[in-house]
Amino acid sequence: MDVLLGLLTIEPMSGYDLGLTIRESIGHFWNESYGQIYPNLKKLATEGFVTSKIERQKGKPDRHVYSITRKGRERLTQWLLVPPQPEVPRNELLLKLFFSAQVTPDIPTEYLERMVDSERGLLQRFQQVYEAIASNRQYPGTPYWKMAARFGQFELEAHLRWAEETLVELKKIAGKQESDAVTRKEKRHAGK
Amino acid sequence: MDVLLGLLTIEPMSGYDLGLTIRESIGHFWNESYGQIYPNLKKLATEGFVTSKIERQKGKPDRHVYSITRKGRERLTQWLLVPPQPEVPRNELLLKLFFSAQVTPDIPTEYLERMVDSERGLLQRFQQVYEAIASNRQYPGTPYWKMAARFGQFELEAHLRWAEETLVELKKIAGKQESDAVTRKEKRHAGK
DNA sequence: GGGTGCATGTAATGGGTTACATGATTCT
DNA sequence: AGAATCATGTAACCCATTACATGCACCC
Repeated sequence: MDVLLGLLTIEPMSGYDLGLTIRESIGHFWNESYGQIYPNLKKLATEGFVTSKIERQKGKPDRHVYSITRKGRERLTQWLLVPPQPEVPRNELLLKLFFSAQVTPDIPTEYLERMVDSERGLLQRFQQVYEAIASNRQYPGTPYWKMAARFGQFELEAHLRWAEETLVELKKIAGKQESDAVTRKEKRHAGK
Repeated sequence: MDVLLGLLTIEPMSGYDLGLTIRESIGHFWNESYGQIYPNLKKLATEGFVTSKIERQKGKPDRHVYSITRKGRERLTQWLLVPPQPEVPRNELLLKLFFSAQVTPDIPTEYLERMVDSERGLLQRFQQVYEAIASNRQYPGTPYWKMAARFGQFELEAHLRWAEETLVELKKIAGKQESDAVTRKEKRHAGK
């Protein structure tokens, strides 16, 4: 809801544009699906926080371009003055890792490797996003955008360091289980 | 749902106990409210994944103690074999910081200081939790519990380093706005 | 006397995702 | 020929939190 208002302070946009912008510029800390964006824009419009004008296009559906109103800016400010609530964490990877004594260590190992792959890619894309923001000096928002981007960098780097350490631990566990299996086998051969 | 199954592999527990355990041992990466725990336990029971027995108490309501069944363990394993989905991030602090050009820099500064306070406390509690797990050597889950705890440490430390850096940036912005205000004042005094 | 902890549970409400529908254009 | 992109929107559904209800015991 208020994200939409915030993004519309940058420039007037359609719901579709808002979706794209969210995905590719604040996607690492916030998300909103189209099933949410369109109804919310309508609601914001009926309450006078945004206005819309229709741009006709050939071959494509009309674009509904929304602009924030003075009233909308006031609402945004009010929202910014409310201290952010501590979020409810939900990390499925960690949850599954926590219970991984119930399966063999190669299962969580695979999950961590996947995570490393995807987060390494993200980190690279981040560096680029950061440069792009930094060169975009004119806008008053840029210092804050940089801060948010740096947060992503710090967090991703921390995750990667953790994953490195943890993969070593997992390898140790796997090795130990193998040697245990051998020991058991030897015991059996020795006649119990 | 599956968290409950996972925790019941450690020991049989009541819904109330599960709530407490979640809060104080996996609360940093997963949460579940009582409004979810009780109905889910019932559902798990009707589907044969857990059994319950009632412990009568004097002065207090009866405890419904749940135990995981063989079928429940199978379900847990199946769940652990499903690769974790990448989560949808939702960080309200970052979102507000991102739009903070709309307010004065002391607003996000206050939010960051709050965050530093609470996360510093968490980090300390974490170190203790980690020690507690480490001394609890006998249980097969302990290596995995340590890994999950270390994740929290890494992330919190990253947040704190980021907050430190960001608070400096915010101070710079605040300083610049003040000196700008002075300059404007001087200009006015100099006769426009 | 009033708050907190123990212990269970339901109902209302809200938030959000997914799937579906439509339809022209452009790329493979 | 079929997939993807542009562009909007709705409806079904799932999940989760919050608030409410109950009631005894203990502590300040």
